Amino acid sequence: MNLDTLRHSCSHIMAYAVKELWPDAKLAIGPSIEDGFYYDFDKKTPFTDDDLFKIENKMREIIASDEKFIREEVNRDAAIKLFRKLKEDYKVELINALADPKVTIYKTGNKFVDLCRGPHIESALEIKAFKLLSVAGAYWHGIETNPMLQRIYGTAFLTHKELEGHLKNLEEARLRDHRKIGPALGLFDIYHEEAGAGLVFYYPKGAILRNLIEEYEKKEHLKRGYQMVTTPHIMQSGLWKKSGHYDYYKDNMHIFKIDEQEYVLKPMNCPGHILIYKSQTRSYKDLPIRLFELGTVYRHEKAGVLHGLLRVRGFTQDDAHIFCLPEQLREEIGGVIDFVFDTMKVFGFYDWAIELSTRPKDYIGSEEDWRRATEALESTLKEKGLKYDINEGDGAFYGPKIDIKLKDALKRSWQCATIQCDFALPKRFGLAYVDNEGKEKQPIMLHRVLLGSLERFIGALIEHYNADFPLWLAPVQTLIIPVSSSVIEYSLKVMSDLIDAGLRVEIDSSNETLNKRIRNAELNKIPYSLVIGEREAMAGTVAIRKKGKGNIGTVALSDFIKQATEEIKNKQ
RNA sequence: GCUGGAGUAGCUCAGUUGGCAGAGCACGUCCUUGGUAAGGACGGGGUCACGAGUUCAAUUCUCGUCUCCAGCUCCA
Repeated sequence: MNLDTLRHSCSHIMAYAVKELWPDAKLAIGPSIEDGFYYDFDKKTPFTDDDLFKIENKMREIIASDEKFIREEVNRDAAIKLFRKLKEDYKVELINALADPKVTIYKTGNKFVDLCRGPHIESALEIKAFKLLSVAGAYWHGIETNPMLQRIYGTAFLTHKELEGHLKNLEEARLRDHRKIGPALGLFDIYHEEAGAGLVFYYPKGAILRNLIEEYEKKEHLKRGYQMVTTPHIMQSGLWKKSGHYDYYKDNMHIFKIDEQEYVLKPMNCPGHILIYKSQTRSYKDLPIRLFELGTVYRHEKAGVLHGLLRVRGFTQDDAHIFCLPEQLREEIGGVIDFVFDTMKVFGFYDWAIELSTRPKDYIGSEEDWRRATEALESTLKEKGLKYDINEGDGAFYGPKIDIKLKDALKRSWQCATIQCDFALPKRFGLAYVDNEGKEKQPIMLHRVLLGSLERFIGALIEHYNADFPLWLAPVQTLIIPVSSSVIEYSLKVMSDLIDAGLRVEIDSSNETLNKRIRNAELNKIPYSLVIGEREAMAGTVAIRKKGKGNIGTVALSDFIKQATEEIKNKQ
């Protein structure tokens, strides 16, 4: 049996149950989705959690009564008449939008009828394992100005075992939620009420993690021919008017005045890099020029969209702009794609999905430029033999883009890298280089980020690893646990040797039992604990305890240092 | 921004049908000097998110604001 069909049928049974319980509720749509299904209803009073139980019970009754799904083809006018009689206004609207003279309807038993293309299962009895999960608001047709409906989400599987597995996965995802474990492990927090929503504070351990990521990126960018720059956090609004951002995103920008002159807190790094490009006459021999900045930007995101580290109001992008000749374009795009993949692997991500987003409804620049830009991105993807989906109309206002979404350990996707091809801003800002005949030409500009926002990437990293970071990224790599105060001296010597070897190390000589301190080390997700007692002090050794693995043996201190530094070097 | 739910100690949560605010963990002091996942005793800690209103009395009821959660819309 097809899982989508089962879920779709399950959504019909849910709608059937809702109509039985609340005959006045109007039906909107109810498709199957990636992990289940939903159905949208227009109902005056809100559904409560209690109502979900009632609906589930009613669904079980319907399923037990072995109701059959019956497909019928009817004339449009007859269908309109039918749904008008049932007072299903939304269904009437849907049929009116259909072009075919015939429409299909599905009856479930002799009480419930729905406009539906199908297919469906034969009998409700085939539904063995389902669960309703949540209620939320959703706009009719997904359009913000339309009335808001109530959406009930649910899921269904072929077997109870699979359903249990799915619910367990949801629970696992909840347990490793970065919003929970981040503050708990002393990585970061967001002081919503005092400092403001969507603004991140990195604690010492989180700052170490962030700095490690930044250091890796700086080194790697310099290696690959990028030049680092730094640009101001505030710039006059004229720049943003010229770039077009002012027109498109004014409501999401922080605009204020200094001495009667309007300024903008930067929401993007591009204009800054453009000014640096324009600072001197560029020759074709200078290109490509790759300007890189860990650029902190602020955007006035709507209150309802903020979410942990994933959507914040102040964040830092690993942002670069590449100014190149037309004939260099594909190679530059290819270079960025390679750079993205190499970086992802270093941080433990080996699975991703690629999307090519094309021209949106609102855009700047000529259609010809858009065609060339899209072609450049697409042909590079093809050249590299990469699979991708087209995301029609989802490009930036100034150019098409390639998005690379990471898949984490729980198969969830995270938007991080993006590569955007832009002919429009170079034109608007009058960017130029002098070609080999001494003539001024316009360079092409690539906007790109690898990790995207450091905040979001760190959120993804925390959930991907469940904060069990590889040794090179662990904020505290080694914890020394002296068995008793008599071995403090040797323990401090071990600590200073480890620090000298470049390891991040802490000592726990608190007045707690050995067991308690080991437990704390485990809960704090410290990769290695070194238990040191009289035996070790006498022999100049350390007893190594690996997180999650327990005691893995006693070795000479120098051997542990060698082994750990090797592990760090290899970024294992 | 929209729909619905929620906000009690640093954290996880009880509780008050309107009448002195509770536990566990964490924190502090003391005892305990422990060999691989929670030793013991005592103690400090609260504008019950914030601001108004009703009331003899509001953490509790009403209204407003802020913030969070599940989604929707948006994401340069």
